[in-house]
Amino acid sequence: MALGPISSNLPPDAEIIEPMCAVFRRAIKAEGLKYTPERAQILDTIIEFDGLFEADQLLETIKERGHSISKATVYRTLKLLESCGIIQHVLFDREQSHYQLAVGNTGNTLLIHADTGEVETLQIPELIELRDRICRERGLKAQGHRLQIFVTSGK
Amino acid sequence: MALGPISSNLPPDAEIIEPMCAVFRRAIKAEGLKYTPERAQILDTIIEFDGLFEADQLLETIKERGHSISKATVYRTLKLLESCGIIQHVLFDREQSHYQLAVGNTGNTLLIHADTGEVETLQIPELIELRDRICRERGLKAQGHRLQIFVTSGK
DNA sequence: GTGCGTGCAAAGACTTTGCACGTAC
DNA sequence: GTACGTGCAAAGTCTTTGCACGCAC
Repeated sequence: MALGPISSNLPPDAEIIEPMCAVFRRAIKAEGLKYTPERAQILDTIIEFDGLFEADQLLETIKERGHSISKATVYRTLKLLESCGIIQHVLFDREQSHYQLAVGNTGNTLLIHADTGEVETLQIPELIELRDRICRERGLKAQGHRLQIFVTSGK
Repeated sequence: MALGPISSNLPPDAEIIEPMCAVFRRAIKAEGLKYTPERAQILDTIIEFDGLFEADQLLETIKERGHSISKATVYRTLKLLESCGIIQHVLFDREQSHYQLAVGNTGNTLLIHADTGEVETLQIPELIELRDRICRERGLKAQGHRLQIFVTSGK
């Protein structure tokens, strides 16, 4: 599946982005890790993406800006960011891993247009309720979720 | 584990399995393709799995039964089965693709235990309604979905 | 100064492909 | 008899790892 244009109605706004870097910095320090220029650059770029992205694309964008970070570092940093809860790993096809900023802890929903390959991001509050109810009934606690809805236009 | 309005599921029962093979056979013929012993064996094995499985595991099981089907054929058949709507491709981690029988066209929900790695399959009728409403509001038509909920036990 | 981080290239894991032979129809 | 299917091994993708050098703290 060739993914087309990715539109998002989840523009992370200032009040969310701002702390993002701080959270990362704090998380990193807490682990005795270092806040390197590479890590900062990667997070900055991700924030500007404003939606879904792929490791590949991240690497490309960084390169276009004249910076140079190795593939290995990008992957290592993505894992780190994920473990800090700053980004989420999203999988909807076999071809490639996608990531996106984790806005809050609310999980996310993707509307994937089966025909065009276009992907939209949504937040569905009812889904959280539904999810939590399901877990509660089983004595479980939801840590997060991913919902992918495959759609076709028209009809 | 029968809880409230949520029917836990996926032991595919006879009334579902039975037509499965017929559907496959018909779909295959319709495309001018052939119903080979390899394809039959693969579908049979999948049906017995009674839930989620990996390509790897499928290959292994077939081998244990004294049959021998190549990796390539397994992957090719999985794609075929997916395009016939008989199985669904499920992704919840990067490590490996998972597949499961597509029971109806209702999509599926996985409860993934973040701590133990255990995975349960559910059917959530309300989710279908929610999904369809969301699509309807946007002039779209849902073709299917996948929901993955990450949980931890206890509270 | 001491780890942790980085880049590079090689290694890995899963999946796909090319090709010649085999077989369902 | 004619496609289509299969097995094998090689090729591809994306991602991870090992290692020596470099830098944040």
